[in-house]
Amino acid sequence: MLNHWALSDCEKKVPKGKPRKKPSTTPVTIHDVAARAEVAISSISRVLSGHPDVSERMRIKVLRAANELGYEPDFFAQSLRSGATKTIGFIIRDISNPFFGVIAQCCEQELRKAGYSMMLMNSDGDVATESTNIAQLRRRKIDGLIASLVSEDVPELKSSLEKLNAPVVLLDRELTGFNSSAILTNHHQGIEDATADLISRGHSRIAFISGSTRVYTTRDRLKGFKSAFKKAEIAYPSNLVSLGKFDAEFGESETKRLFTLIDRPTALISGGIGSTAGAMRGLKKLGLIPGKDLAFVAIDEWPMFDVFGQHYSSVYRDAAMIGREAAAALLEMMNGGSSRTIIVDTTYIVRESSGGGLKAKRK
Amino acid sequence: MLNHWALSDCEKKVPKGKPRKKPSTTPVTIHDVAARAEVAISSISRVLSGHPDVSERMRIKVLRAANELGYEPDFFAQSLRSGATKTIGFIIRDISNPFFGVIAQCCEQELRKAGYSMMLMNSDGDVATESTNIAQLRRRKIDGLIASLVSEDVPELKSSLEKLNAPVVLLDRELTGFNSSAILTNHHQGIEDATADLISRGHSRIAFISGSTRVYTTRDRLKGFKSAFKKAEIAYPSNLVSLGKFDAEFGESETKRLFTLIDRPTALISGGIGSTAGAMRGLKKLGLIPGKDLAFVAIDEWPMFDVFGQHYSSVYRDAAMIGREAAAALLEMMNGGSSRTIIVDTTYIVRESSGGGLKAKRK
DNA sequence: GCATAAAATAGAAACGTTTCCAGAAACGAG
DNA sequence: CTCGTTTCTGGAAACGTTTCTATTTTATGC
Repeated sequence: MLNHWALSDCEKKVPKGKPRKKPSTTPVTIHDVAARAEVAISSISRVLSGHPDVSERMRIKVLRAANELGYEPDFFAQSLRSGATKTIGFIIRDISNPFFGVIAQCCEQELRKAGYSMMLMNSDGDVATESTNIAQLRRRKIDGLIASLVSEDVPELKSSLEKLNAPVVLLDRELTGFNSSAILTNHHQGIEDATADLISRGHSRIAFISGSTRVYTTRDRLKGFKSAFKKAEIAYPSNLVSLGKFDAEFGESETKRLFTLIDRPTALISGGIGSTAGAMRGLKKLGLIPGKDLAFVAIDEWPMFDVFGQHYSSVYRDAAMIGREAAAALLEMMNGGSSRTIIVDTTYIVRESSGGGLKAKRK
Repeated sequence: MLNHWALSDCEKKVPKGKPRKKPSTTPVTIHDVAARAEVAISSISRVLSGHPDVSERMRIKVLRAANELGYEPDFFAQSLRSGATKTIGFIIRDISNPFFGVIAQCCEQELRKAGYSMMLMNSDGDVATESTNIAQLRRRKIDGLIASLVSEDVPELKSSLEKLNAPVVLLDRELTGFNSSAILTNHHQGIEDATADLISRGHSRIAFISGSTRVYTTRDRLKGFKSAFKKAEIAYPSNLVSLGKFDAEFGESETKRLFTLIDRPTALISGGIGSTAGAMRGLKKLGLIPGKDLAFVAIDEWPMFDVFGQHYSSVYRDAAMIGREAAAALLEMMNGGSSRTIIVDTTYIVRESSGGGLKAKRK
């Protein structure tokens, strides 16, 4: 609601009566406007902030003076006094991950439309950094926070989020006992479909690599994985499940480990773009080709997937939608609305890489 | 230099003498600390900001009081008074582009270490949005700006950047007559090498697709492209050069257009990840395979290139280094140093896709 | 011990807003 | 015409710092 008064022609004239200190940059304050319009500064503030108790005559006088002077209210003075900062914090584990990039982009677009700016902080998957970031955002009195947290069970996490005194939207995280909105993904459905498909093709030794079970993401994926085995009444291959970190290093080393077991898996589902990148590297080094030497399903698609991932099966989810929904949920809360939980669907998309693995099984 | 006093045990005791309004959040101000330490508020400020004229006795008294109360200076009051905001603006055309994502990530890391926070703004390749973003950052009195601008010749651009009154680092842009640091890429070297290689393999009808010539990036790339032809004393195929936008749509439509010409090109160099994505799509739809039906060189590598782009030749540059250098240059300027121009190298990396195109030439 | 300089401290004035409060117009109703 | 009620406006007090200036204390040289 700031700066919404009509700008006609900004003459940018320095007021004559009161010479200000520095005529260089933007020395025009509310006092200058008040002097020019010959009214009190409180009236300037009222007009510009859209206060109802303002006469039409006053409105015109003030608006004209403000425009003539090219007045812009000082952001920090406003925030100091009013408490609102029109800033929202965005904490993410890794902005270089294109999946998060898309989320951030869409979020920023929506928030900008609503007059908010976005403060971006990477936590690099590190709990300590994340905690510093939260503290930093608290000092900056953000109006709201959107976060993809590193872990859900950090001791002081909830209290530090509460101290923010601002609405919070969590991305793919469940924090019980803390009032926040959440954009969750229905991972289990897509994973279950994928796993079931692999089972129906004859696989039983299916490897599964994803991040830490300390976040909803992994737990929900695992749920889908297990569920498919249960429904098929096949023993669940717990020794082929490797859950630890979302990064490529983990994905690569675990892929190498699992696929050099004596009784190696015939299929692989790997979770998160980082994980998948690692898995692909591992497979490449082992000389194993997805769709031929093993069946393979990637969780999440990466940029240019249509060109470079065209024969890879995937469990797909819409990053742009997640970003938009997060922004919408936060805006609603900041406008006094209540928190909500939104669940975004995933879809198992079958492509060539779902084949293979079986004929080479007993070589 | 803020908040660097040692925190031992924050007892978080509300001062007894002066009951503050809200005992809920963080009502502890510099006055409370002054009252507890029984000194003037100016002394608190001096101690905490590391002013030299402070006795050891005072230092200890103040630090103890501050820690006992868990005092944190109000960010907005500080900024209002001092003018410094410890905030740097980051304007980028498209954060969902992983190349920019990496730059942003590395920047943020470096800036965070130095105590700065990053305000991220997307301009979506739109000049008007970019201009709004700059205005927004001016209101927020950023201490510095890192920007990848949409275009270099926007009328009011220079003046709006000057009005920021803060050091600016430009990414791959040349703005003559405006004092700023710049992280440029030596595109022409890599492109020239790539073009020369293609020429030496017998190509002469080499297509070239990249963004607008209104930015340094494209001009420097074109320079390398032309230079290779000149050195080889071959006519430069101006009708096969298509420069317009960096996005995938442009890349795709131009690829389709160029490769359906009667005398179609035998090779393609496409610039920027967006462009390349489009080009790849176009080629795929035309049923042309890089490395076979045409020789192909991509400018910039994308995530997981080692796995999914393994047979694509590229003109490579180090995004992480660009990010780090940008941060370093900005920090230097903010500390009173002068502006500088850094040139990051590119390397032509030959892979399989540089082959092909010729045998199918006269079918 | 005394003048002089230097160091340390307190007090108050900014910084540029918003918002509270009280008073002044404007407006009907009696 | 007066009285109460609204509507509007001006003045001043916050908001929580930093920084300037003046004053007090301490150190230094003779």
